[in-house]
Amino acid sequence: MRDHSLPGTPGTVFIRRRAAEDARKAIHGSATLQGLSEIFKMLGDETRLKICLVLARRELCVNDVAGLVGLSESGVSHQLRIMKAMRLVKYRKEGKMTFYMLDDDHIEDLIRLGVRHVSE
Amino acid sequence: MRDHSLPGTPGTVFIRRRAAEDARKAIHGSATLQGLSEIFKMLGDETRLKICLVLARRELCVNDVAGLVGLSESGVSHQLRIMKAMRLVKYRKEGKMTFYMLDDDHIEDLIRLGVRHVSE
DNA sequence: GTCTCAATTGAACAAATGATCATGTATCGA
DNA sequence: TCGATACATGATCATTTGTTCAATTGAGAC
Repeated sequence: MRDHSLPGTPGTVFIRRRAAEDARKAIHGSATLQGLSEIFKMLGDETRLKICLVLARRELCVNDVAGLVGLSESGVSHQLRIMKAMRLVKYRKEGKMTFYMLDDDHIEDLIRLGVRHVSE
Repeated sequence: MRDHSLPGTPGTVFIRRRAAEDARKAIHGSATLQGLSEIFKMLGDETRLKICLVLARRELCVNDVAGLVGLSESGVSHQLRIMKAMRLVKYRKEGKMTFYMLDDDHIEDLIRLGVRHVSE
């Protein structure tokens, strides 16, 4: 018996080896996959999606973001901290306020493309 | 008196009213937001991401998908059921096997755009 | 019929997630 | 200095999520 195994699950016998080998090449490296799932996961939450939308090409303070997306200031602050860690937003402090703004060129494009998908 | 608040926390006093009103227009309707978060959430998992990649432009049986993405057949079957419910994949039964294939034009584009983001 | 294989399904579980509340910090005005 | 504000942070909690295991279905082989 030939072993048709390929990288993936060790010892797997592939039923359509040719197609499987071809498909194997379509899988990105694990670093890329991790980065991909990270942005998509970030966009996979309605609240963060709204935060991205209101902060696109416009800076807003935490209070206003909270009012717009319908979440407490604390909640917004938590989410912004995550987005800040991902370098998706930049911020500027002015007095007791902090103004945030989207700082990523691709987020808007991704959302735009997503909208096209939703609209079938 | 009519309520002009579209999304958001009712009764919020906005600090930058002009900017906030402008930002409010950037928020999509709740149906669109829901649809958006649904695809992004679906792409926000490395396993499903890999499944999408191997099933793009190529049909594979569950066994081979499992071998490629490194998950049990059961696990793959569960995920495919979700993706089937979202009408992202189509399937074809042949004997005791089921061949799945990506059936959505935008998924590949979204991933491609995502890769561009990851590559900075 | 029986046996095996591919896939599906349901239950169970740990881990991750998003929100809330309470508290802490820093800034401004009175 | 006192209080109010804008925001940040830590802890907690209820859901949700992804995986695994066990059991089941259905189709071909014998």
